[in-house]
Amino acid sequence: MKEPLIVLTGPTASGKTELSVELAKKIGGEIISADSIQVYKYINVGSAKVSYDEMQGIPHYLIDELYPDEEFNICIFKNMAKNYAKTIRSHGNIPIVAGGTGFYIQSLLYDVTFDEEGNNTSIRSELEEECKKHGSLHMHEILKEVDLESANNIHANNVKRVIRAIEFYRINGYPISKHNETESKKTSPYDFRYYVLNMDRNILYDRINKRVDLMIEQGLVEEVENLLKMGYSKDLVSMQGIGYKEIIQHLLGNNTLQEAVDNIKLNTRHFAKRQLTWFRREKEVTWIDYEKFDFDKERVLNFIMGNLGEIIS
RNA sequence: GCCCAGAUAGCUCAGUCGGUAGAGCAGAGGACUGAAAAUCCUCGUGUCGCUGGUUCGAUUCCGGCUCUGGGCA
Repeated sequence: MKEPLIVLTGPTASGKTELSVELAKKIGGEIISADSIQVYKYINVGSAKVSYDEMQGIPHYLIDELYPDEEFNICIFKNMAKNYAKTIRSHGNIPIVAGGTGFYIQSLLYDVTFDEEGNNTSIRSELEEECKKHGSLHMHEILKEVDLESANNIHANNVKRVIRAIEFYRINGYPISKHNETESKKTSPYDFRYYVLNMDRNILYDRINKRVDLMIEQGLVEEVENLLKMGYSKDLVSMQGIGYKEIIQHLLGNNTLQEAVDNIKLNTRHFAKRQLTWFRREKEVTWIDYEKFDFDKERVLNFIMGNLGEIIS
């Protein structure tokens, strides 16, 4: 008997947060955040994190779980999220995965495993050094020798992924393309429903632009200043989130506030577009177009309730 | 009113020594299996302001007009 699990996602600013809380209230759910930035404490305004009030008493996991200088990645996410799903089931409740990081959602949904010894960072930094010296084409050549399939698949300019593929080979002794092949064949251990919120692109972009303005009103600049004061460096992954890296540039005097704001809007729009590309590729997804529900949250909820069927009984 | 400089893709601009044009950005599509709010790939036809003239042929040269900057009165 597979365990039930609900995924509620969509591009940034599509209204996931509010809807996930409403759904949790209706079906007896608890929420697991699938968001690579909202795990961090103090990263609030710019990440559009749920506030305590907005949670309305619904337990949220993987929110405010780490300090901004702690490491977080898909492997950590998957293991923690998997455990939280079990915890929620032990409460007799239903796990609702809400958040916009499609890669993370996938890893949980299909229980993708990652190599155990992958924490070996010395290999990676060695490879990065080598790349600096000899260039990305050289690295791509190295990859060709150990994993031709990956080399054919990964563009030479995509340095991060080329290096990761070589690293995987050196650690595990077999190509990452083989690993990907077996992992991608896995079927989900969950009886899941995967909902993606969507709307007309222009409306979404408009919502994004307005939300960024709101973040500034809510004190994003002050939040970033405080993070820097607390000693969190601009190079941290948490400080490279959209909204943070641009404001940091402004605080360094590299651009005006207006330019920083425009950059945040632009980067957020690009991000939303990439998220949609990811979700389109996912199979077994139920798309929820707001237009079809006249942007009425109650109607969306009713649709989901009706669609859940036996998994909540 | 006069002088000068512009007017070309949604925006900023390049260019065509006369043979109907191309970059960046925006926008669109895609990839992604331990950085993923990251990283990377692909996609460029538009009355070349309007209108006459010269020419086989004008977005390009010449005239006029309109508009926009700047300057002089």
